[in-house]
Amino acid sequence: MAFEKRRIREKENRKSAILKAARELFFEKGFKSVTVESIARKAELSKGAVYLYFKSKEEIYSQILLNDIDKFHKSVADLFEDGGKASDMLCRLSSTYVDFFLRDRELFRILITFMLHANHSNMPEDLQNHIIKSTNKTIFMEKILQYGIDTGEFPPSINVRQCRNALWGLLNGIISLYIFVGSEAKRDDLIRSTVNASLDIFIKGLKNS
Amino acid sequence: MAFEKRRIREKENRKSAILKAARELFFEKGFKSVTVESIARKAELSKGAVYLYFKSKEEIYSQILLNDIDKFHKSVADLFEDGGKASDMLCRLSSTYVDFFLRDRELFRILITFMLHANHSNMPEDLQNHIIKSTNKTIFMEKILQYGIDTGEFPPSINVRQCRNALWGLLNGIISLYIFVGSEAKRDDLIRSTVNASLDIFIKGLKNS
DNA sequence: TGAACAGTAGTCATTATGTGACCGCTGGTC
DNA sequence: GACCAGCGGTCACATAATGACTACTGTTCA
Repeated sequence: MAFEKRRIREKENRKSAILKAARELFFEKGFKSVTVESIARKAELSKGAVYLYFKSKEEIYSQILLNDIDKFHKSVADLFEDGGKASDMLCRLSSTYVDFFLRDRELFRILITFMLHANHSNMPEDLQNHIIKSTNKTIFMEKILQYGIDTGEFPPSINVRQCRNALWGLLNGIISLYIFVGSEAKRDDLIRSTVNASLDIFIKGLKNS
Repeated sequence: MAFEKRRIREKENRKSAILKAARELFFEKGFKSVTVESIARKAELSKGAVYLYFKSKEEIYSQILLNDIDKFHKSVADLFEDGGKASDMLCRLSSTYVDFFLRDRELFRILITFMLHANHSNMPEDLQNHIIKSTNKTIFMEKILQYGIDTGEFPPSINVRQCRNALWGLLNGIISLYIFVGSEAKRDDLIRSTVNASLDIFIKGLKNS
């Protein structure tokens, strides 16, 4: 039937209306202090209707996160496609990473928590799997480093795996130092400039090792 | 409640989806050969749903017509606002009129039928009233003629009422001569050029009477 | 320490909206 | 004038949406 199509379309629209509303609320207030009722209201629906589209508050949340993680991966992949010098790529990757988490603080908290704790019992299955896959994608960093070696920008003596971990550590460490404290605008700039400066130093070091 | 708003909005959207579908079908095939089922399909709904929004096929039809008539009146009113010479206004009014009916042939048929027959028994009440009001609106034509007299373009000796009827007759007569015969593109041009030529002649006559 | 309470995730009976098989009428055919 | 095809309109049923309600959790305070 012709309206089968329309129905599917409308269902998807409802679903994304809920996700959109939830997204704004979650990233403003965090998971816990957002009520399902408030999501429903923002999406101009009743609470009951929300449960027609998602089976729990957590599911809504994880769908948003999955989506965001994918977006991040896509922009990182693009970055690699764009080419250029390896050191520039590292800078751009870092900026992308920082900006990504400045927009989605909650996600950063989740990912860091995920890395720090083995206990993910109350996190939906598919989100766990997705995050695991996602952390594997630090492989991009390795690729860039290898590319730097291949193009003669970095000496071949560097330990790629080690450098990768150092860089992720540096990024995550700086972000987590500042991300949940102080006033928003100033803090964001602080994070960005600290990351940039550290990265410069690190890259200089790399080139001379 | 917040979703009350959304519901109303969606109801209106459904209604206009039905009207849009119906409009295309009616003006392509005419009232009789369009089935409610086909309207429903085009609007991606079931027939039953159509009857949730309209109480009959006729109601759908007349809502479309009412809407179109209003649009026409609005564009005529605008035309008067725009100002200029009375003879130019007459030309523009005529063009608007012709183009309007070339787009909505069915409507022309209805209005002419309405004027020719007193029996409107199977026409919805509000459509009848609207059409009656609408025919009163030939007053625009009178206004333009009077304006022509006031600005000295037409001699004050002309009989405004008579001229108005002559002009409406001229327009309707020419349109009805051609509108339901021959191939579309050629015929439309034929109508337009015939109307323009006749109008030129009529206006020349007016100025010299 | 545990009784009373506040707040919220999730449920479910009720209502609103949408579907399509069906009915009856009409106009055409033979 | 018997038969039939086709369509407007209806209605029993199906799907979607609502919000009062339940059960649970964490907090307060005697």
